[in-house]
Amino acid sequence: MTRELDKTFDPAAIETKWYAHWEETGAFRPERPDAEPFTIVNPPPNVTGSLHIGHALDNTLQDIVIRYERMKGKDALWVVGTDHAGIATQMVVERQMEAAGDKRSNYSREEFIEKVWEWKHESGGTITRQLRRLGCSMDWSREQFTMDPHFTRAVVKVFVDLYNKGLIYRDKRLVNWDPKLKTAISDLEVETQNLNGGFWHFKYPLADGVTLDDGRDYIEVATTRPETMLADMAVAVNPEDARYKSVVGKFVTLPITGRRIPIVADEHADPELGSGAVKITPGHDFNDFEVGKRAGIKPAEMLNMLDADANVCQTADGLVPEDYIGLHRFKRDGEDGAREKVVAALKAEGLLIPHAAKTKKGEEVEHDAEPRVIATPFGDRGGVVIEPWLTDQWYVDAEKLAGAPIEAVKSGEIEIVPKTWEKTFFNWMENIQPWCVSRQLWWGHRIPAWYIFNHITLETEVFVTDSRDEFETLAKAKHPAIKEFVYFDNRNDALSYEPADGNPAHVALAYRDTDVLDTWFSSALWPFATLGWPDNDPTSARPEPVEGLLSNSNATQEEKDSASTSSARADVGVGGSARADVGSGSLYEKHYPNNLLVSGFDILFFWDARMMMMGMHNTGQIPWPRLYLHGLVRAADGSKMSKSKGNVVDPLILIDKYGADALRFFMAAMESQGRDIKMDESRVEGYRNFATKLWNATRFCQSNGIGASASLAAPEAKLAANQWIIGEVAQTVEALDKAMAELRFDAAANTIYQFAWSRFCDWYLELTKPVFAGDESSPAAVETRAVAGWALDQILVMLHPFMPFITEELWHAQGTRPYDLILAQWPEPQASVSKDATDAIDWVIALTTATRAAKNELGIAPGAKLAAFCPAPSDLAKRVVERSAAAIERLARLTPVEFAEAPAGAAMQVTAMDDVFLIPLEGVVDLDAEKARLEKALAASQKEFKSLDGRLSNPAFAEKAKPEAVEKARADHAHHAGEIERLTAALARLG
RNA sequence: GGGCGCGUAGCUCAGUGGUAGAGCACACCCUUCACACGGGUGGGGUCGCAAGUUCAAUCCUUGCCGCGCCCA
Repeated sequence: MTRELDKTFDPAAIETKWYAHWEETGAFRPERPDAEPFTIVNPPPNVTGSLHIGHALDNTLQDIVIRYERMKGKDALWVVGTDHAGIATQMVVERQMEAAGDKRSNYSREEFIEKVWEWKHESGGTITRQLRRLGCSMDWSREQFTMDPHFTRAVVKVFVDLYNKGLIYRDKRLVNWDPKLKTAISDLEVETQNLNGGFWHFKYPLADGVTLDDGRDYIEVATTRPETMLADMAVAVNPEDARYKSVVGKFVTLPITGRRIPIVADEHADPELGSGAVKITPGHDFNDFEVGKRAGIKPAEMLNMLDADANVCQTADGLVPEDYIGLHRFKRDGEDGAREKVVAALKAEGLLIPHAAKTKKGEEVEHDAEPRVIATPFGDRGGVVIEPWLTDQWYVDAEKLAGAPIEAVKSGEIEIVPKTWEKTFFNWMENIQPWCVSRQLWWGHRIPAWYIFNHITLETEVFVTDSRDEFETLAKAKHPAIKEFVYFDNRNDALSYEPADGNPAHVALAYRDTDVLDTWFSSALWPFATLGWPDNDPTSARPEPVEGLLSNSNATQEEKDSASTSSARADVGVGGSARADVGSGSLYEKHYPNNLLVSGFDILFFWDARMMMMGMHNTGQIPWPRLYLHGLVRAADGSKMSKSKGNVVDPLILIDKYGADALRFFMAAMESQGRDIKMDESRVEGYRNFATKLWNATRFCQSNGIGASASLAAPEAKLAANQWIIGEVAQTVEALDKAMAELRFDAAANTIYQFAWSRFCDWYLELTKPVFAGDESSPAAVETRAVAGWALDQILVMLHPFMPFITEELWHAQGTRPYDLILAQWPEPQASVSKDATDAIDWVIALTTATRAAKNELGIAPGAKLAAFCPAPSDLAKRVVERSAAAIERLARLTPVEFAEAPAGAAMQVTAMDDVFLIPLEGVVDLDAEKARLEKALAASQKEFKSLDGRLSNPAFAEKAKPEAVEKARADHAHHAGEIERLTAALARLG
């Protein structure tokens, strides 16, 4: 029996109910040990994150795919979890401390990390709750975190392996230093902005009485960063530059510091730019670093003049005047910095070459600096100007790892959808830079490197290995004299260690590397580390239980486990919690490679490419054969959504307002490949209306005794309308399958939308009304109820991946079901439908539409029932009128329809396909209006006819065009000729 | 500067070498027994501009104009 539905559809009421039900019953991961696997890993959102519109898009698309594949019977696994977001999380916790008048440095590293974990347990689950509201059918039973113990094991193993293969190394070079967060960041985390700045020109006096060929006793250099001159180590000129050839190898006495620095020849100096001479600060500029190395300066010798906060510090040669020490690099909070002071000092010494400019009035004026737009690097998290800074960091040799992914994409082993992104991918991968993976943070995967510090030679030796015990073993093996280790927190502590009785030779001073790894380093392992790699032993592959529930469900972890696994599970785990999938020990084998990755194009390099590199290197296999990249969701005006602009659309508010189903459908319908999505709330509203339409269609069905269908196959059908709708279902499934295979989410959404509304509701249900108006136990009524119930079920199934909540609700409202819709079987089109039936319905639709249009244009009440005469009916017309008179009466409101000449007098003419109907309108109709209507139609037909005639009479067309194009043109030509004849005759009749 | 993409109805967007579509908006009609978050009908586009290829171009090629993104 059907369950009566409320008159109004309230999304909120059903969403929480069904989500909880699915999760409690383990419907997101039904046990299908023998089924073909289908796997997606969710791009792990930051644990600090909350759901924004981009997540809504990304996860909706994935959920559509996973629900679709699940309904196709696969062992569908959608891996979910969060990443530990090193910088972001540490910032959140530090900010909280700040607000409480506390700070990180009040705590030890261990204490601080403990506090971060506390925060994570209390507040880290926001986004996972929100993903549930969107209806995402992820496997929460094995939710992952990039700092889970098993994940850490994977990270350490990868680091150690790469190190041992020489693919990770420690190097002293310039890094992108964020002086606010006081950590190195990778080149990808740097965002360049164009700022208005200055270009200052200085005179650097030549030393030892040397002069240029033109007699000048100074060399002119220009810079956008005057403060760095405190650490200048050379002046470079182009070797081919005739102006400076004589002074190469001579020296300059640097102003302020008095440092004596050489003039070197280097291609980097462009004779065309400025004076052709450039100041070289190898410790603070990426280009200068290379010039410096070429000039024979070793990185260790390069002068550094800034501390971690980007305040001036003393250089190794001690030449920076005391009053500069401690100044910020440049003006900050209204206070002048080193830049301003340097410029003032040089100006005072007459060493500043002013910039001459003209005002609008043409007056000559002088400025200290030439105005210039400067491409300035900013840290994407900290938001301050990045400082190139000379430090020791860990690097991944990305170039070596990039080879295999490049090949995989070239060969098609990995398909990037849409294909246009391949070029961008290759461009980046082929020019990839070493990846700086160390971060000066406390929160994250600590680098598995131990150092032994020799307090006599002041040298350190590094051991990279997976544990402290292993380190000691390795160290002792290498240095048999070592009997004992004394551990320190960091290098400085080891350096200043002075035991009263001296340090005996058998004691090694040791410390572990204080840095942690870039969060993306661990994210790069997501496709396989989440599946238990590298622990081959299935019991040790088990994720540790997540302490503190991240879920908003009241079910405990144990309950959820038992819901999602019944028999095939491990008995006991580390920590006593049995988990889904672990028992088989084959999760990794079965689900890696994954089948698909869905991500925004904005993380193609950050994440997707790195997963390819890490996946292929560590597992020898691609992470997934297909990568789908979608665009950004933009504000309604096309601008990027950002908190600072205040134009952020909150998906949860949209869900409150229109329901999750409507939001999801919007995302799918708007997702054409390769274009960003502009937010359009009226469209979300439109899809809410679609949901309501479906709700009401179901209510109609119920009121006519139409309930759940018992058969997967289409019921037997004799009636044309029933055969027709069965055929339409088959076509819809086919189109939907094609769209899904191509990941055309928009096409898929539109296909089911059009079918449900424009076919099923607008025509099929209308066609059933005359049947139900008659004897409800007639064979026709019985058949129609069966077919209608079946067709509605097919709609619910096909729509479910897009609108899971309302479809599940209606599925159950339609009757008692053996299973939930989420686990129902996807339709398989196999109906053969007679052309007679489809022709008949097409004909009824044509007649109805034409009659309605004619009445509307002539101002005849739409409800008026009129008689119609068809003097020369086609066989089709005869058959349909005979069998479907009731439908014609109901829809076209024509009755009776007679196969006879119309009585003389005023009449309007309508055609259905090639059949002409005359509808007498004695006294009802405005003859002029009917004439105008016919003339308009005639003109349209004539225009088409003429165009086709012209084409057909061109011999080249018949000769060269494709036969089907010619055939179609001939058919259209004939049709329009007929129309012209009919319309002309009708006009003649009207006089 | 290099690369990628976009420009189609008032708006947001599909689309195809054979003469152009959807949703919303708009106009008119309809309190028809599922639904006004509805039903019906309709108006509206030299498919950015120009040239070329072709029997045929909104679609392919080139140039130009405008816009966006990425990289330097």
